[in-house]
Amino acid sequence: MSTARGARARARIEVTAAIKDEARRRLAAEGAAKLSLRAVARELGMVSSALYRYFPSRDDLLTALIIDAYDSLGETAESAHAEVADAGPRERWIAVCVAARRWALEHPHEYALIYGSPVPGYTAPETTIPAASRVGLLLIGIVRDAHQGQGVARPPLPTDLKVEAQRMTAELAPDLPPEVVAALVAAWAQLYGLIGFELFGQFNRVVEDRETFFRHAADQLAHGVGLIFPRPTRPNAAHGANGRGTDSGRANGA
Amino acid sequence: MSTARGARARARIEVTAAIKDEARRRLAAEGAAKLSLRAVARELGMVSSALYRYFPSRDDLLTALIIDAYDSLGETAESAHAEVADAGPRERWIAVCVAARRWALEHPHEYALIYGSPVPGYTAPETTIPAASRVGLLLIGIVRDAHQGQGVARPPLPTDLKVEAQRMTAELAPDLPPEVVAALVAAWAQLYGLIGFELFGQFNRVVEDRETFFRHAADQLAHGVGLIFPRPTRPNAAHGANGRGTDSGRANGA
DNA sequence: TCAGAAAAGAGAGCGCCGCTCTTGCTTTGG
DNA sequence: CCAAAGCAAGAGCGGCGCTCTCTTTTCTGA
Repeated sequence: MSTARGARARARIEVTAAIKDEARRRLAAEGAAKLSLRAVARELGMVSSALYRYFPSRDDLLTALIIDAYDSLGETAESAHAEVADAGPRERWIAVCVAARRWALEHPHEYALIYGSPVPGYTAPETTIPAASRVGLLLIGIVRDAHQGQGVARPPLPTDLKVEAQRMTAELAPDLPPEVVAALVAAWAQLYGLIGFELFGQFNRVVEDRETFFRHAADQLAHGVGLIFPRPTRPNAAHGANGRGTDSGRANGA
Repeated sequence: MSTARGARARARIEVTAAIKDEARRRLAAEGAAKLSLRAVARELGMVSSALYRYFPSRDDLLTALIIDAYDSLGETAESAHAEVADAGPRERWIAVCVAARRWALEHPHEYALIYGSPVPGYTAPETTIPAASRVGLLLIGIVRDAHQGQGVARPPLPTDLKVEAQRMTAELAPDLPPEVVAALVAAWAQLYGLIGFELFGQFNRVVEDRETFFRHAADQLAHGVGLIFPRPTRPNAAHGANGRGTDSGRANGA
């Protein structure tokens, strides 16, 4: 498997990894548009044509980087989630959102690669799907847990969305109510709108304290998916004792 | 001014326009990454070096296209808004959102240019700011009208966001309450998250009936900014105050 | 009016790019 | 042990952004 039979096979794995590492370094430093096979090869002391033995084209190398980026983001989100696994849905939801934002700010070019405009004429191959789903699955899981604890509520859907919402539900989370799934998918997209706007400069003369703004917006997203936030067990937590001052009006539903 | 003094000046205007037109054509056909000055020049029957008399670099040409794209989007949104100018805030809000989405679907590469990842190492010059603000101003205007009719309400802000929200309010819409402005900015970003996810394929095996889904999501965004949708012409709508099945918890506030 | 300034086009060229093809060398497996 | 397969290297093709030089055309002001 991984320790394949010959020295040749091992070398191939090592060289492939070295290429990806160097490419990732250059991607982080200069962005996808300036990522050139020739520069990677140069840095690795090999001739550019040799590199084609490992990645048949620049797009294939980019695809590998895309998958890695999805995985890196997914791992970051998952470990952030694990750290608050025992907390309530609200904390967990926000932890995942905040982790995604932080990852994006730390890896802007990788983020742009996966959630910005797709490169040239390029359409992502199906290989990327599992890696791309990790954050989404995390969010679904949080809502699912909340739902099993009766902590999710959403108003009924308009009739024209019912069919589609049921379809999405069957596909994504058959155990959740369609109203919740529809709201979840929207929140998922909106989360990346918030991150993207900050990252790509649309907030430039608009939002200054972006961390605070984002936490609040993520909190509102949680409301949007119908997560209910009961006053945190302590009846007398009016001032400051509250997780982080990010409360807002009550969300209640049917 | 526009008809400047000589034939030379007139020619310059015409050639500049021809270059932009051809560039826009190629941008729409192949995307920003494949837009090359040489190809544009070739198509126009001029030699590539001559083109540099009009645009000192590829990035400058792209900047011109960016401004045009913002203007095109802004115009589309504004005319869509004008068509429902007499309707309620909800219809107007949705009309603007739907128009933005439609424009994006019709001009994917232009959309990617302005709201996707910024090209190469490129940061948008300040020239683009006015053009970029048009849709945002439209949304602010809708909410402002609703507010003057007492049709906007939001729960109070968490304390840690108050300062920033007041700053944003002073900058963007001093006549609106800070809670509304904060929600508006978030909704603005979220709108483009929804559009971008559809456009860039993130909805691919997730959402099928995207038009319906989007309308619903845009409706929810309107709720998010605190737009209240009174039951049409019914005066006493204290309790079940929802237009269709699309209400979410009560929004109430100052 | 007419010479000099300014603007514009044309061409050659530099260094980069993705990618291909051919040529030899090394490892591998029957 | 030897043929097949894997691999590095080099040369080369066409395309790119951009610069520089040279010539022609147009504009301007004394």
